[in-house]
Amino acid sequence: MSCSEKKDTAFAYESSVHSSNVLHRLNSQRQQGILCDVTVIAEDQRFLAHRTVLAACSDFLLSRVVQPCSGDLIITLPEEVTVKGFVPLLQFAYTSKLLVNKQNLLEIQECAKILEIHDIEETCFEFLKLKYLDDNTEFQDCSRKTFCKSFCPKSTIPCQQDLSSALGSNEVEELWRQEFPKNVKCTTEIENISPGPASPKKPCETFYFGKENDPGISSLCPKYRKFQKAFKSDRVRSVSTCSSNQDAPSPSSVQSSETSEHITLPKCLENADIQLSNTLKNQSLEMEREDELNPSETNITYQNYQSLTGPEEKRINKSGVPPCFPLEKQDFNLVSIPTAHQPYRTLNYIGSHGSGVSILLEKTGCEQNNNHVDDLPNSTPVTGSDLCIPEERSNVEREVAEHLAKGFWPDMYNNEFPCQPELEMVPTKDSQEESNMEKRQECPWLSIAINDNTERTFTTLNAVTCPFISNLSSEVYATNSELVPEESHQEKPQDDCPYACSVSLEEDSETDSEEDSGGSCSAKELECEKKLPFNAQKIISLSRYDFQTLIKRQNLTSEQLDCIHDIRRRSKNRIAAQRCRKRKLDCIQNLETEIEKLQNEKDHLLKERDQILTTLGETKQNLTGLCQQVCREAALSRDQIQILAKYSSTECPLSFLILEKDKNLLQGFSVSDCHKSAEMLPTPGTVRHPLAVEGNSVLQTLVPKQTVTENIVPVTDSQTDITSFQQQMTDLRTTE
DNA sequence: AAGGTATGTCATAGA
DNA sequence: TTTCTATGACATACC
Repeated sequence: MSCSEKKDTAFAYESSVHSSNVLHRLNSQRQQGILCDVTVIAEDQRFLAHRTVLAACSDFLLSRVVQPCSGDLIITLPEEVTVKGFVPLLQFAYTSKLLVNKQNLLEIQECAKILEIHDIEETCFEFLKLKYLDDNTEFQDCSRKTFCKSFCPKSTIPCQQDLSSALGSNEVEELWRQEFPKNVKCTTEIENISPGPASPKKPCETFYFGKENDPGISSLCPKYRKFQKAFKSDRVRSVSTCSSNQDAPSPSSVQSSETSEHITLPKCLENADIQLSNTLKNQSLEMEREDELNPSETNITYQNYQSLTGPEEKRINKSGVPPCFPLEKQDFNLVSIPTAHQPYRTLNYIGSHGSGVSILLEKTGCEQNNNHVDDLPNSTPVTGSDLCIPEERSNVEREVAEHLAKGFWPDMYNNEFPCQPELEMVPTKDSQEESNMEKRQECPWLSIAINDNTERTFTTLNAVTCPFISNLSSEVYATNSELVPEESHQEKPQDDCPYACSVSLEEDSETDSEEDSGGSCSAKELECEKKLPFNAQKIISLSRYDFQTLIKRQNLTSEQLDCIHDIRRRSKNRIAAQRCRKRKLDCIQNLETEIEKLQNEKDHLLKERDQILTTLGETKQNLTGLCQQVCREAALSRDQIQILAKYSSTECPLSFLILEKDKNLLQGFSVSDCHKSAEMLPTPGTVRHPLAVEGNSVLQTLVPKQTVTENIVPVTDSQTDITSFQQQMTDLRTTE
């Protein structure tokens, strides 16, 4: 929002609330007719509005408002644009919230099309239509309305005033009742909002304080614990004032105002999968801890968990990537909704680009996972500016993605046999789904990217195949993608199961590694693995609980058990070692940056020192000239000068005046002499600089205070000396 | 052949 | 107590 910079200190303040507040005020002004400069006529009703707002959201209206017009601008909308459809869109233009219900959905869609409001995803409408048509029960419970928000994803409750504007007050109340029939939390929040003008929720603002203005530096944060302390004091601090009081992990870049990322999940998601919530909580706590050590370590801000347990509202991200979709438990299960009727079947993790981490419902179809983002309007690929340190960021994002994956698909991610009835949320219904489920038994993205079967990367998640991270960042995974052989792409099933397993997984990670190690032990393990009723990858990818369950279910010999545990241990340790090494590299990179920074600082200080010495020399030269002038004008005799010099510093130019031979020196006193003098200053016992007598601040900055006070004889601190000096001068004059 | 690099594995500490 | 993770140390393969 604002950014002030002064030399090395940079402050960036980001307020996600600001834009929504501005819009809210604009909306209030519109309702009061303040500053309205256009009248829009829909059917027979007139609506005052602001040209700029309309133009900003609607291409159709933009084309109208830019036309030259004398006097008040009046836009008559086409007949097809009904009040019922236009009012929510007008609200949307001002509030970014789109109030959709079963009755107005089609009209809104039609009006949006006519008005060329592209910020509303067509797919959102399609999805909602299907929801309304296909799932009446669900609709009764949760899907009566959809609030589309985009500006402040943390604000989860639509303001009632907005609703009132779009609908009658009674209707609003009814809708609120329908929306949150029994949810106490929601009721409370509504009460907080309902009185008076819509009060935005507690601002969720993020402040970034950075000592460095260098995004690279600020984003470079070692995870390497040994060095964390060293960096702690010099790291970018990030303070989030979210209502949850959770410290937001800091941005990767102080310069970027779009570094804060939010994951917003609806309650229905939480209900559908508690594990997700717990996973997120754990991850968040972990990241908090990590952030305490490394304030700039991560740049993903977890939204307060209130949002996780928030109202069952349904929000669609205006930016084209729905941050939170009306997922119900049934929705969550990928087999519960027939393919043909389910436009969104899989969740996807989208790399952040300003709007942040988003959970995307991917279209059903045969699209490649790594392509689907491109299908979405406004889904801008991550650019380099967003990722100062891609590896670091990707690491965090990858971990988040991994956790999300675990949370979203516990059955396939952690479970050995997701098709088994006791673990199936909803029984599968058709054979195609069964085959898909079979493929989900493994996590193809949880593999090690292999380059030509020889090179390995640190990547434990395959960016190409993991639906969560496939779109994290083109840059982040560019390398990995390059490393992944083309065959891997081809091997990935191109069907509508984006996370269908890849046969290459175990071959890639396990077999290959075994081949690499090539030891007898590996051969034994391969032998052992052959005896096992499941493959090594399953052993690795299962959660602890599921793993235990699995081995309990099977009657395994002790040898088999040892083998299984060995495989699991080694595999996990292998991945841990990769992470560890990556952290080391990051740390080294950080240290190098730090060294460079300190070097620059040193150069700067040296230049400053030279400058000060130059000034000191000039000052001393001036003083010499003044001394000469005083002596000349006062016509002091040599004796008088001698007496004067006696009471002044040895380095005072007067000292030089007492000797003839010093006169030449005096005349030729140069700056370099001053430099020499200054360099001698710290020498104990020899420092008697004339400038120090007057407490020269410059000198005091050069010479430690103690040194100055101890070694420089003050001339005027003794009244006796002054009296003596005056007496001697008087005597001398009398004598003459 | 020697040295550097990448990676896997083991041992261990700590959570 | 068990499991997991991080990390130092070592071994091995490859360039």
